[in-house]
Amino acid sequence: MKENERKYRSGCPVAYTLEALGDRWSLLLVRDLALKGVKTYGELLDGWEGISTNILAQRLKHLEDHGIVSKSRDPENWRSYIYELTDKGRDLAPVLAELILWGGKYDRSDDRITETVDKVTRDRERFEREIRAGDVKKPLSSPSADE
Amino acid sequence: MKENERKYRSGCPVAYTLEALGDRWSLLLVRDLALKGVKTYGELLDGWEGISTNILAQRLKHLEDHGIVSKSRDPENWRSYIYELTDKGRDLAPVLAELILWGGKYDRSDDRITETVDKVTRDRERFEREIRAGDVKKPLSSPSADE
DNA sequence: CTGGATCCCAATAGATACTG
DNA sequence: CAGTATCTATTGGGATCCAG
Repeated sequence: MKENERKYRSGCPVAYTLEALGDRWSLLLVRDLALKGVKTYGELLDGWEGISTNILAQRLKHLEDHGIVSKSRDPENWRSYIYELTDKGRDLAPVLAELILWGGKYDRSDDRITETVDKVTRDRERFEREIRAGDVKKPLSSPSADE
Repeated sequence: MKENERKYRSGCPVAYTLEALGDRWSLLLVRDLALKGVKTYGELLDGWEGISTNILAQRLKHLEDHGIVSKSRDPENWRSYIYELTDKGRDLAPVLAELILWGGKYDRSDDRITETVDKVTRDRERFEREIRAGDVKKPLSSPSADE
């Protein structure tokens, strides 16, 4: 099946972007791949708000098809796969930064949010550089402590 | 009904943002309200990629609930409504800019895209300022010529 | 054991027709 | 013009099953 590529010939770059990322999960996956040390299917499965297995597989495939995520064997654990952002995926760093800043500006409901936003605000250059370098461990936002 | 506010307590500003805007239409509507001179239900209906009436109504309500869009009577035409971005909505200008730049970088399939992207790249300050000022007519991207 | 496919079913998105 | 009503299609959750 062809995903949802129907319309969107549009001539608008926003439409193109939303075709690739305009659903409730894709950007959250990109966030986790970019900002947390997360790399495997299993790590992506828990981690946070609870995506189900079929949706995760489907979204990963979708992101792969769009050249945003790459999939390879884990050299240290052959039975596992590694999902990573491609260059194209890492180029989403500024988008992530803006999403964080906007969300942070209007949702101060949680101390962790304040903290994350402050970090991006204070050193946005570094934030984007780290994502692009792809060598982030856990630079920002560690939602590990979920209830 | 309560939309989809179930999860997303998350403590992550990205999740907050995506709860408000993480679907295929919301950001396109924001784009049209921000970048084109579009203000009414009817104008939003056509214009581009073809949203259906119930979805448009639903998304507008959703954006209103999230304080991104405001609705008021058109003083010059009492039988019509005016939809406008609120301050919160206009604060999405940097997000839009990044979506345009990313989309434009990877989709050069259309001359109009190149054109739009070039404009944002060349004078991003002005782009964001105009959106925030709310006095844009048709500053960027005029997809008027759809087939 | 990890990464996924499949099935079932609930909930949401969406097209079309119709209404105040 | 600005929506609702109705109906269909797609998405998504959760459990289970299956392959390497």
